[in-house]
Formats: sequence, structure tokens, C-alpha cells
Amino acid sequence: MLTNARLVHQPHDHRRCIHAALARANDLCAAQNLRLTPTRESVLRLLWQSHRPMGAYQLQDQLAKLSGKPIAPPTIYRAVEFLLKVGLIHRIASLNAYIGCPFPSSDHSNLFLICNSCGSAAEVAHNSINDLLQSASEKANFTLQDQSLELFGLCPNCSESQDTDDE
Amino acid sequence: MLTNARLVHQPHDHRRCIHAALARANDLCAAQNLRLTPTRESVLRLLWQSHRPMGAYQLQDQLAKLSGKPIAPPTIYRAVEFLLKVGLIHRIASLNAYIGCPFPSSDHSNLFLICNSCGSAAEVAHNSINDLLQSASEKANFTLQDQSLELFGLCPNCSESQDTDDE
DNA sequence: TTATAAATGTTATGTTATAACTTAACTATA
DNA sequence: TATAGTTAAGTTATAACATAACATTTATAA
Repeated sequence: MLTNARLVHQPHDHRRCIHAALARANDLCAAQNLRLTPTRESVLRLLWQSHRPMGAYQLQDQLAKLSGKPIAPPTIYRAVEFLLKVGLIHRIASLNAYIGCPFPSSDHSNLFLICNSCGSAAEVAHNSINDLLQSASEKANFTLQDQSLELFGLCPNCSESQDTDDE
Repeated sequence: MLTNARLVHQPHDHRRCIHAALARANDLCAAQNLRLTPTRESVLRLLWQSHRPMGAYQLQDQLAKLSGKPIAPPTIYRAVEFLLKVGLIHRIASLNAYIGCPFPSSDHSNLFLICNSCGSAAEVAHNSINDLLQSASEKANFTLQDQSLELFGLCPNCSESQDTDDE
């Protein structure tokens, strides 16, 4: 099982997350002869500013601030499209939002644990879940190609504070 | 395991699907003292015209045609909101679309098998999957509240024709 | 019957995403 | 180092999805 759940839900030196993500991105693009252009890198960096998914128009605002000039939606969507294709980020369909992938080079299908309270999203790649989904598909003669698995609830931090609030 | 996968992917007398869905809706609303108004019933009926999810603006077009007068988006979204709340329909997040629920009275969390080729969507409520998701959540100290599980691929019919196309 | 709540109509607008066309920047080859 | 080919980015407009806010109508029950 591959996951960043512990990390996401604990205090940590987040600069390391950002740094590692950018290093992985550089490696991955170099290996595939793809160009991690300034715009693409900026969008990736923005998505790694936190462990919360960001929408395209949030990215637009922030990139506009960073670059000091107006940015049009297609600029964002193109960068996002590239990063998705390479596997450096994921789309969270139920939020219309995007998040950095913590293990982009491993071929994995993923599950997200999204906190209804703080908005954090942790990624889990769980073989037994994927196997079970695969076998359920097979039972229905369904040829599985892609998946979007999003669980909503309370992360460890938020469910604790929820408990104490309720007293 | 509760599913309508067989039915969805086989030729069948679809009038029975529609009829049964409306009967269930009437029962369910009667039992809870809720009003299945003409608009709500029309939207539900439209969603049961096929086993493919429909978007809000498709519903708007069709309802306008049916009723012979223009329909504004809020009309659709209100009907959809009601039907979702009662559990008569589901939202498919990755498609921004809605589909009738084949077993609205059973408390279930669901998984959709969505065909990339014909657009059909079958619903599966699979205890072992839900248990596994629950236990994966627990392992991460995550309090599971809701889920959106959407599998994409080829339905039995379309994967067959795909095979023969490829020869 | 009238007060109340529930549902619908109406207008406007917010939010997310893409089409279509132009310009600029990189890359490779002669 | 020109030049053509390709990829990326800029620009404008608009499509597609969703909701806010307020007015009106319809159902229901006191």
C-alpha cells in the first residue's frame, strides 16, 4: 500500500514535500523528453503549496499574482492537462479541483481521502481495493480502464477536534 | 451484492424499468409524506429514459420540449436536488450528470460502472468493497462519511464490439 | 377562509471549462 | 544561420454547469 496519509495529517516540514515533488517532476520530464516549462512548473508548485486540492480559477488568481500579469483560463487548463497526462497531478472530480501526486512514477490507481472539514486530501493506492474493484468489474464483464474513487469524511485532526467540540 | 449491471447491459423491456422506478418513487414519497410534483416526476422519468446519465441542461431541453414552454435552470436543479435528497437518483461527479437509482429504498453506498463507449452506467452496491473502504479509512484514522466511486471502461456489449473491430 | 409553508417562476450572475485563432519559442536539419 | 516543423503560450469569446435572490403561485391545514 502506497500512501501519503500519515504525512498529510501530521505536522511536517512542508518545504520538503514541495522540493521533492519538483525534483520528481524534473526527473520524470527529463526521462520522457517532456518540457516542464515555467508555467507548468509554477502550476505544479502552486498545487504543492498545501495538501488541499485547488481549483483552476484559484490557480489562475495565484499565478496572476506571482507573475504580475493577468493569466487567462486556457493557460491554466493547458498546464493542468499536461501535468495530468504525465501523472504529476490528479483531478478530484467531485471538487473540480487538482492536487499534486505524491508518487507519480509508480503506476497506480488511486483513492482519495478528503476531509470535509479542513479540505486536505490524502492519496492511497491500495492493492486489495484495486483487486477487488477489478474482480467486481470482471464479474460484470466490464473492462475496467479508469477510476475515480473519492472518500469524504473527517481527517484524524478534524475528527479529534470534532469530538472535543461535541462535549 | 445489489446491482442492475446485468439488466443495463442486456436487451430488456425498458418500459418496465421506467414503470418500476416511478412506482418506487411514488411509494417512497408517500411513505415519507413528500410530494412527487409533476416537475419532479418528469425529471425522474427523463432520467429513466435510458441507463445513461443525463446532464442538467439536457434535462432542461427535454423538459422544455415535453412541456412546450421554456424551463429555467433552477427548475431542473431544484427537482434534481429533491430527487437526490430522497435517494431516487444519484449524481455522477465525473460527468456532471444524474442517473436514476434502481434501489432507492435500500440504504447503500454505491459504485458505478460507466461505459466509455456507449455511456451506460450500471450501479453496484458491494458489501465487501464497502467494508474494505471502511477499513482502509479506519487504518488512516479517517472518519468515512460519503463516497464517490466511479469506474470507467467498456461495458460487455462495447468490449465485444471493440474486440471484433480490432481484428 | 385565510395564514402558512412549500414549490415554482424569473432574472441575473457565479463558476468551471473549452473552442478557435494568433503569436512566440524551441528543435532539427540542410 | 536560415528555414521549416513542432510545440507551447497568448487572446478573445463562449460553452457548459450551477446558484443567489426575490416574486409569485399552489397546496395544506388551522
